[in-house]
Amino acid sequence: MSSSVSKHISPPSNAGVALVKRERRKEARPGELLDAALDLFVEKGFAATRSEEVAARAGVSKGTLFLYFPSKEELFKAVVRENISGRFQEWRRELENFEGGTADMLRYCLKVWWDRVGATKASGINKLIIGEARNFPDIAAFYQDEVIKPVQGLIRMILQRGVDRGEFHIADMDYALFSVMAPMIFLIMMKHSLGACVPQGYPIDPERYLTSQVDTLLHGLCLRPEDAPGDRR
Amino acid sequence: MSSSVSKHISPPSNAGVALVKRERRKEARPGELLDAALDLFVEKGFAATRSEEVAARAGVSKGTLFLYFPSKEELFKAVVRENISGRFQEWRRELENFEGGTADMLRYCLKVWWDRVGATKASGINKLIIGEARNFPDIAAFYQDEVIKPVQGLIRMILQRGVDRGEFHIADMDYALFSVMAPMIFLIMMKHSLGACVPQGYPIDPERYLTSQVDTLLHGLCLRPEDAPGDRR
Amino acid sequence: MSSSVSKHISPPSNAGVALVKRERRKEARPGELLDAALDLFVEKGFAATRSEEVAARAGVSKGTLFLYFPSKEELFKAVVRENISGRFQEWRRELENFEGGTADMLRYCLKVWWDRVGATKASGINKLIIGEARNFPDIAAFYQDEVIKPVQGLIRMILQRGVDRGEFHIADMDYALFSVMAPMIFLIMMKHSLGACVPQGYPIDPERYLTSQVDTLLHGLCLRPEDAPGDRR
Amino acid sequence: MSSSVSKHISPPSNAGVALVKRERRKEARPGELLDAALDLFVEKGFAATRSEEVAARAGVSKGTLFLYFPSKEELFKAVVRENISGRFQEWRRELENFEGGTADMLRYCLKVWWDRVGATKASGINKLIIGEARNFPDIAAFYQDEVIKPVQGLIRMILQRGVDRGEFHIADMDYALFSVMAPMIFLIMMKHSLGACVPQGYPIDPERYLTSQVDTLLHGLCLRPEDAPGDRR
DNA sequence: AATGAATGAGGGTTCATTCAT
DNA sequence: GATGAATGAACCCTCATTCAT
Repeated sequence: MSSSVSKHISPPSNAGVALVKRERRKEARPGELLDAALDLFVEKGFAATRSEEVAARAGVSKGTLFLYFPSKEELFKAVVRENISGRFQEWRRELENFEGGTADMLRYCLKVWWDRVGATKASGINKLIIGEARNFPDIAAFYQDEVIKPVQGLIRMILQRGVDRGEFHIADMDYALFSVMAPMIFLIMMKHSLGACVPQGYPIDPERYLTSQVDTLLHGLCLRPEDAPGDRR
Repeated sequence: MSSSVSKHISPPSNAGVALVKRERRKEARPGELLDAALDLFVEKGFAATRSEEVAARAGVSKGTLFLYFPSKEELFKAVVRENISGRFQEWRRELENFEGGTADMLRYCLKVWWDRVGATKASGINKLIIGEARNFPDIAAFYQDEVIKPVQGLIRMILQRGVDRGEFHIADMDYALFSVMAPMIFLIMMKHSLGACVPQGYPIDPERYLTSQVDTLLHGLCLRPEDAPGDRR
Repeated sequence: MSSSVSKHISPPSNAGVALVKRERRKEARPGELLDAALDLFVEKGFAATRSEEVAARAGVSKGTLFLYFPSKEELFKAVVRENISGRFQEWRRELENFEGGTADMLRYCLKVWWDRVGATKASGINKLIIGEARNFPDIAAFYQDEVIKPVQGLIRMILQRGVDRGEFHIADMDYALFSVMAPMIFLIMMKHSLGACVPQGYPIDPERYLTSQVDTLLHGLCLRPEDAPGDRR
Repeated sequence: MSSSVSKHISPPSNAGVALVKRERRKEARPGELLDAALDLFVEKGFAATRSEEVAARAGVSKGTLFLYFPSKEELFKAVVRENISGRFQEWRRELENFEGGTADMLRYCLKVWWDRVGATKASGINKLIIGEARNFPDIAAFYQDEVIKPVQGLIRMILQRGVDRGEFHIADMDYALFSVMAPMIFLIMMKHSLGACVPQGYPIDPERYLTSQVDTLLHGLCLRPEDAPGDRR
C-alpha cells in the first residue's frame, strides 16, 4: 500500500500532532459548549437561546451538541453545575487564616470574590439563576445548597469574628449577612442585566463600587453616633 | 342594532345590571390581561409564558388577548409601562415636604417604597426587567429613564439633604446611591426569584429586613469610629 | 508498517493465533452484521431499527457497518437475500424422491420446513417482509419470485401427486395451495409478532400445531361425508 | 356596519349551513384524521409515516393533527382502538341464534367477518399490529384482550356446537381454533401486504378463497377416510 | 366584541452517513 | 480495515397569530 510508505516518510511528530489535535478537541468540546451556552443563556435566558446557536458559537454543528448533552435542559443544568466552583473550601481556608482587622478581612473577602467570581463569566450564573429559578426549581435548590448557603456561612464567619473580637456591633446576624450579599447581587445585576444595556457601556467601576459599599457598610452614613438606635455607645 | 330593541323590552333592572357588568368587564379587560401577564412573566419569564395561559388566567380566550394587544411583545411592553407608576411626582412631593431628621426620612422613603411598590405585584417588574433586559434593550432603556433615574434622583435628593444639614458623611455620592438601592433589589430577588423556590418560603421579614439594612446603612457595623477611613472626625 | 516488525519479534504462535482470529473475524463480519440486522429488523421493523444498534450487536462500530453495506436500505436487502435459502433445489429433490403416501409426504414437507426454516432465525424474514413489503416493493417482488413462487410450486407438486395417485380430492388447486401456506404464515406470526408479546410466552407448540393442522387439512372437521359439497363419492 | 345588513338579507338557512359546516368539520376532524392515519400506518408502518402526511391526507395542516391527538403515538393507539369495533356482542348474538348445520354456521361466520371487517379498512389494523406489536407491547396486549380473545371465544363456541351436535370431530380444540383463524390472517396479509405489491393487483378472490378454505377445513383433502388417524370410523 | 379552530414557521432532537485518524 | 466524532437533513411537536363564525 502506498499509504504505508507515506507513513514512513511523514514526520512522526506530525501524526502525533494530528492525533493530539483530534483528541484535544474531543476533550475540549464539553467545555467549549458549556462556555458558549453560559454566554448565551446569560445574554438571552434559557428559553430564548436556541440550541443551534450554542453549537454555532462553540464552532460545531447542531447535532454535535447532543452528542455531549442529552437535551437543552441538561445542558442548562450542566452549565450551572460547571460554573459553581467547589472552591469554597480553599476560599474558606484563606479567610480562616486571615490575620488583621475584621474590617480589612471583609474588604479582602469581597476583593477575592470579585477577582475569582464576579469578574469572570461565572458571575453570569447568578443573573441566570435569578431569571430561571422559577422554571427550574431543582436547579434553584441545588444553587441554594451549593452556593448561597456556603457563601452565607463564610460571611457569617467573618461577621462573627468581628463581633467576637469586639470590632463589630451586629444586632441581627441573619440580616447582617444580607447587607454583605446585597452589593454582590447588585454588582452582578449591573454587569449582566441593566448595566449591559446602556449604550455607553459599563457605567460602574466594580472595585471602586465594592470599596465604597464596604466603607458604608462598616461606618454608615451618619456623622453623629447619637442617632444610632439601641444600646450603642 | 336590533339587539338594543330587545334590551328595552326585557326587565330594565336585569338588563341594566347585565349591561353595567358587561361594560365594566369590557373596560377592565386590558387591566385584567396586564395583571395576568405580569404574574406569568414574572413567574416564568417572557419566552416561557404562553399567550394562551395569559388569556386563560384573565378569563378570556386566546383571540381576545390579540384584540387588545397586537402581539406578545407589545403585551410585554404594556405590562412594563403599566407597572411603572408615574407616581414619582407625588412621592417626590411627599419627601420634599418631609420634616425631621434625614435618617428618618430615609427610613420613611424605604417604607413608602415597600408599601406602594415592593409589597405589591408591581415589584415583579424589577425581577422581570433584570431577566429580560438583554432581550428588550429598548424596554431596558425606557426603564432606565422612567424608573431607575427618577428613583436615583429621589435618593440623591435625600442623601444630599443629609449632607447639607450636616447629618451624613458621604464620600462618593454616585456610589452611595447604590447602597440604598442594593437592598431594594435584593429584597425583590428574594421575593420573586430564589426566595420563591425554597419550599418552606424564604424566612425573611421585609419590614424587619429594611429596618435592619437602613440601620446598618446609617451607622455601619464598626464599633470604633477610629477605623473609619478618610477625614471623619 | 513498523508494527509488522514488532510482530516478527513477538512469539510466532501468538501472532499466528491473533492473525488467524482476526482474519476469520474479518470474513465473518458481513454474516455477523446480517444476523444482527435480521434480529433487529424482525423485532422492531426497518425504520425503528438504528444502524448503530445493528453494529453494536454485531460487535463492531457504526462506521464498520457502512464499510460492508453502502446504506441501511442495502443492508435490509442483503438481509432478505441472505435469509432466502437457495435450498429449494435440495428440498425439491428430497420431495421428488419421497416414497409413500402423499399425506405423509405433506407431513414430512411441513416438518422439514419447520426444522430448516420455521424454527430458525430465517423465519423472521417472513414477518419482516409482511411488515415492510409496502415500503420495499422491489424486495416484495423479489420475495414473491424467489420464495413464494418456489414454495407454491413445491406444494403444488405434492398436492398434484396426491390427486394423480387418487389420494386427494382437490376442487381448486390454486386455492388449495393457500390452505397449506396459511398455517405456516400463522405460526410465524405467532412466533415473531403477537405471540412474542404476551408475557408468559405464547402457549403454542409448533410441532403439535403443525401436526394438528395437517390432520385437519387432510381429513376435515366433519364426521359425515354426506355434508361434503360437490361430486365427492 | 354593512355586515349587519347582509346578515339580515342573507337567508337564515345559509348562516345555519355555515355554522353547521364549521361544527360538522370540527366533529368530523378526529374521524378524518384517524382514517388518514389508518391508511398510512397500514401502508408504511408507524415509524415511516410522517405526521404531516397524515394531516395532509386528512386535508388539514400539521398543527391541526396535534390539536386532536397529543402525539403520534397516541394517534396510533387511537387508530387501533377506533378500528376495533366492540361489535362482538352483536356478532355473537347473531351466531347464538343461528339455526342450521354447524358447517353452514362456520361458512356464515367467515362471510360475516369478511363483509364487516375483512373487506373494510379496519382489516388493515391486523397487518399493522403484526408489524408493530413488538414496538407497542401495551397495544399488543390490548389487542389480545379486545380482539383475539373474543374472536377465539366465538369460534370456539361454533366448533363446540359442532362437536355437541355430533357434526364435528375435533381432537384438539385449542389448535382447531387456529385452523379457522389462519385463513383470516392469510387473507389480510394478502390484501395489505404482499398481495398489495404485485403490480397486476389483487390476485385472490376473497369470497372464493374463504369458501374454498372452509370446504377444505370441513372435509379435508383426503378421499379415503381410512387414512384418518385416531379413532375416526 | 369574543371565540377557538386552524395555521405554519420555528426549534429541539434523532440518526444515517461521512471522513479524519 | 476499523473507529467514532461530526454532520445536517428530516421529523416531531409547540405556540404566536389569524380569521371565519
